[in-house]
Amino acid sequence: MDAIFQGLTAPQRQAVEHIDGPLLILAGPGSGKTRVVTHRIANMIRHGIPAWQIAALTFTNKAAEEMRLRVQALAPGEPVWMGTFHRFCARLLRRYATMIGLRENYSIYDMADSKQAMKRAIEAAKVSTSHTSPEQIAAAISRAKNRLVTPEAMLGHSLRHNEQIASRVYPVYQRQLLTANAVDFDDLLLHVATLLRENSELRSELDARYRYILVDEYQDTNLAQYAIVRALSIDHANLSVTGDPDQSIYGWRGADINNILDFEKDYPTVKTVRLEENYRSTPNILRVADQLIRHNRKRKHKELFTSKDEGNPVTLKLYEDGYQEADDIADQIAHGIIDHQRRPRDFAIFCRMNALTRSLEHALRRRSVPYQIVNGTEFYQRKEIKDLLAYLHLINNPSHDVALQRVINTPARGVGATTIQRLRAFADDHNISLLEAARKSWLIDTIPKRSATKVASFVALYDSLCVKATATVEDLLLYLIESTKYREYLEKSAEDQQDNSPLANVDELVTAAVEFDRQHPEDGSLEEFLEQIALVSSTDDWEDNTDRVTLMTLHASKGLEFPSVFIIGVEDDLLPHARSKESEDQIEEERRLLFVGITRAEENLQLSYCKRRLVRGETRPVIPSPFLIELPREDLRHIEPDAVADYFDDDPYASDVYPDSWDLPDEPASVDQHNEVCQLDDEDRLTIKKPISVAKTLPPGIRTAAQFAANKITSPLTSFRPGQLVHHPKYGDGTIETMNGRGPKCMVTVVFDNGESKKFRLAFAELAAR
DNA sequence: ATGCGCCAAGTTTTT
DNA sequence: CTTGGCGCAT
Repeated sequence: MDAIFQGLTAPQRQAVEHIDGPLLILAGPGSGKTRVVTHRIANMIRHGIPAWQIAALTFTNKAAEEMRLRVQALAPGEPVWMGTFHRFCARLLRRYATMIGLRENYSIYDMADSKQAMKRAIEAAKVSTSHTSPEQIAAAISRAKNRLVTPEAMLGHSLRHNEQIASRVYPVYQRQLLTANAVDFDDLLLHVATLLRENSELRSELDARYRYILVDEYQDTNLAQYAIVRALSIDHANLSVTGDPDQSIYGWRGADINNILDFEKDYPTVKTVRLEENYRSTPNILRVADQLIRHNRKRKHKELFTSKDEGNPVTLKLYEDGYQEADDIADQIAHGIIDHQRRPRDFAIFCRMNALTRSLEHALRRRSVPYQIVNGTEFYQRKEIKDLLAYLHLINNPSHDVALQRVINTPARGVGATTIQRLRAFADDHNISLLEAARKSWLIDTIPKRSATKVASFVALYDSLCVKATATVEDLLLYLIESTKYREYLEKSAEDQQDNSPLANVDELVTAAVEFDRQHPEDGSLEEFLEQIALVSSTDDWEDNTDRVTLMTLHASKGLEFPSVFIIGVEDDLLPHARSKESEDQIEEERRLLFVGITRAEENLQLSYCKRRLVRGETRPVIPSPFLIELPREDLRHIEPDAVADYFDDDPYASDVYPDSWDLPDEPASVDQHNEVCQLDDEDRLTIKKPISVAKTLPPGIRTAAQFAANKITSPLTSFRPGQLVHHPKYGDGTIETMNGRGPKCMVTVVFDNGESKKFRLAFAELAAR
């Protein structure tokens, strides 16, 4: 057989062969999903489908690039459109901008920009922020946009106080964005979805244009994305989506896991292919991942399997503190490189928060181990870069109010806060942009003449920059640095120039411009340069062909793989993050996050946690992650056994510490109530019979309630709750009907499959989750 | 208008 | 330990 079908398994082949009609590929981690998708594209082209009718939508540029590379190898020179959802929308919006009241040179606000814009809108809407914050308002508006809720609709539907406030700001914010000829990230999707909904001719035109649509990471799509994809697949329902519900980790961003769970309902004629064989990880790693994810209730079970050799056991390690953790991991990596011919690139360290990479960074640097921190947007957040980009933005889009406010007085030229305030008031009154207001500063009676002169000199500077607007980005950038005396400004203001000097960053931006010009010799435009920067994602700067240890967040790790993986800070309030413990859904998402991290590992995996951790400047005691007790103990290699025993060994007679959330999964888990001491009464003690021994009669990794009770730390938030399917050695399978009480006193009523109903004390019943 | 310094707050994940 | 916001002195 030829290159397209060579070496494919039966299910993979089924997916590749599918051409017309809806297709759902449920692809477990490491199941060769990208391979299937790229081969399928090649196969479609070979069957005569014009490449330009195919659009493949991904979540990161990195993923799109990877896909492009592999399609190129199979079908050279074919113009298949591949890119992120946001880029796809940005591109459509350029063409149809006028239909929604924008011009085609509109700007994309990044998060900092929209935060500024939001503050201004809050001010203009005259709402009180006493019981809320700009962030919360922004979040509420973002949520609304992701769910395609218009300002009018939000006004009617808002129930909660927060949303009430937000719904008053929303229309103002949108109007101001429109005057600024700008959109935020959510708008890119929202506007395109609206466009498709309200324009049936355009919709059918685009449906026909993009006849074949492929969506990657479908489990992470939100309603807006769903609507877009759906609208483009009505006349030509050749929609194929790939994803894994167990890897859905963007719920907080509006992603709706039901999009993938209900795909078969939306497209009844769908062909579903399941890719369950794993080609990445050892059985040891896979078992740990599988046992963990089994604790999620909202999911479709998948049978993960591999034909790889057993490999090394997964390590669970306890450290005294974060420094010891960092030092030991750095030692292990250095050791692996020196003694075992490992390459730095073989190692990756994942964490829940970017802040946790600090200590690792130091530890690796002290040992001269090369590393890269994947935190893509960091560079573009630096003040000096934002300043220069703001100039470029303003040149490209004179209405970009956020940019104008940033640069009108940097470097300082005598335009102060009050003058800006007055310009803004004038602009708001006349519904014009700040730059237009600035041009009329002489006519604004609140602005004194001498201030108006300063403003005028800025406008003159601006106009002189605009003359160069059509030059290469490099020339424009150099010209603007020159005429604003930006270097001098930096040299004067920054004395503490350390290893990361602002001037070096400026040079790096120039380099980026040179690179852009080189890649776009003809079509390169300022607009495109700015768009590219606006839509970079955090994983985009991860270089796979550089020989460095990778440090990144668990979120950023999705889609990648490494021979050796360390996951640090597997601790309560960190891995289920303190802010993600409010609902069962959130806990399940956190569990998926750990699942994603675990399944990145090919050969070696270490999970670690500490006794103490430095957080917010002070050392705090740490509670291990409740997820740890969900892992199959017999498959893990514990290191630091004495210390681990403190947490895991069974001594049911000891006074115990339970989290308050033991049996209250639907209530917010309270952080400060872990100290409730529970005393067991005599009757209960008599019923205890070596709880741990029960485990031996059960499948590996399944914990009984008695074991949960025996463990000193525990929070089986999802394991035992009403509706949970359980198994009892004597009575068989059943379902938990009710739960009363908390901690060791919790009583459960179980209805067994034979119709019988029994009451148990959860802590000592030999019940297992199934 | 600028610039410094203090205090307070708040820290998830990201297109 | 960091950032951001505000107030005071120049």
